[in-house]
Amino acid sequence: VSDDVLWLSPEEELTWIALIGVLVQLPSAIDAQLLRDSGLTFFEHGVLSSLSHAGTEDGLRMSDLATISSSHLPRLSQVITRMETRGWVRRVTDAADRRVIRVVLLPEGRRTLDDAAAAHVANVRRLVFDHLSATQVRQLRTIARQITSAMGSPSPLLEIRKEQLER
Amino acid sequence: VSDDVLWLSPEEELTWIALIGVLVQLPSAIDAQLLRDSGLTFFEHGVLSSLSHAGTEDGLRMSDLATISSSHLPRLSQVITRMETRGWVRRVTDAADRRVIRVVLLPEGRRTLDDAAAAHVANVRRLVFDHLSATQVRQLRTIARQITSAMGSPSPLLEIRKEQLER
DNA sequence: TAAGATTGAACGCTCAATCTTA
DNA sequence: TAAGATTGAGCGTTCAATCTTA
Repeated sequence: VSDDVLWLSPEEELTWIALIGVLVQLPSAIDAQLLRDSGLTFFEHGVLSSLSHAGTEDGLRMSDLATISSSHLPRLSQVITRMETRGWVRRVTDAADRRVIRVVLLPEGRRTLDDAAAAHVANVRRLVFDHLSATQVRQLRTIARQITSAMGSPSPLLEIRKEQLER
Repeated sequence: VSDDVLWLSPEEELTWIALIGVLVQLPSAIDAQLLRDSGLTFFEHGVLSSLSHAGTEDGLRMSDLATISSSHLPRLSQVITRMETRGWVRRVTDAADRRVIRVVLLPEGRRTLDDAAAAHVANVRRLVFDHLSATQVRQLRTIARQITSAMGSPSPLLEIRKEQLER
């Protein structure tokens, strides 16, 4: 067969095609707005956001931050270096275990995140939630969780964030 | 406020967090399998797949292929160059309008796509459809279409493909 | 003058190799 | 010997500038 997705049912294939559209276009659209309005990558935004939700003054370990960001240490290390030169975060060697580096959010980083917030949220709303009913929002959450929970270890901080919101 | 997504409702924010997980992790997982097993990018796979569904011997115009791939000409041009050196596709100058380049799928490209098919489909199934009910598959399709149809012009070939399947 | 496509430089990501501390 | 983190080379993407034909 020359059709690569013939072995999905027609129902499934149509869904897969529609999903690819979201996977490809939505991140670009989010990235573009953040970059244009705030000089911030979607990924960098996620890092700042994670740090801001950490709920501790000690920051987060590089390896934890990597897990939370669904990324790996080499990538994170380079990104943190960039963010450090911009004065958004600081690297601190952990006193207890000197192999560990903690990343701390600096006031300038928090300010960047805050300044980006309004336009970012407006964009997410415009791109996603404006087009979904309350029921669909619930459906999408369930579906997304079922997909990701099978893929990898759920990130620790995500769980914290969920608890914060579900309370 | 320091919380960038405070202006979504808790319902929406939880959904957004879950969706980010899919947006970040799913493309990586698809890419990784294709690259490992077939030396193919998700994007390259999409290009080959689009060409194979074109239903014509004349191939597709670069600009159409760019639209279909949710991409832009500079990126596509570089990717096509790579694929040309691998013997997967060929560039043909359009006789009617010599500004236009048509990209034609070569037998070797079709073979690559075919060889990649089984493992790719198995992976998509394992990552996505194994975890969803038939109802959820339908829900996801509707949701994905609502999101993308608001984002940009729907790609022409996608519409063709939908017609082929919905018939 | 505009449409279609390509080029080259700058930038970000990936991954294996390396460094440091436990 | 292993865990945490960084580095550097190779590769892909982005975007403005450029080239070619209409």
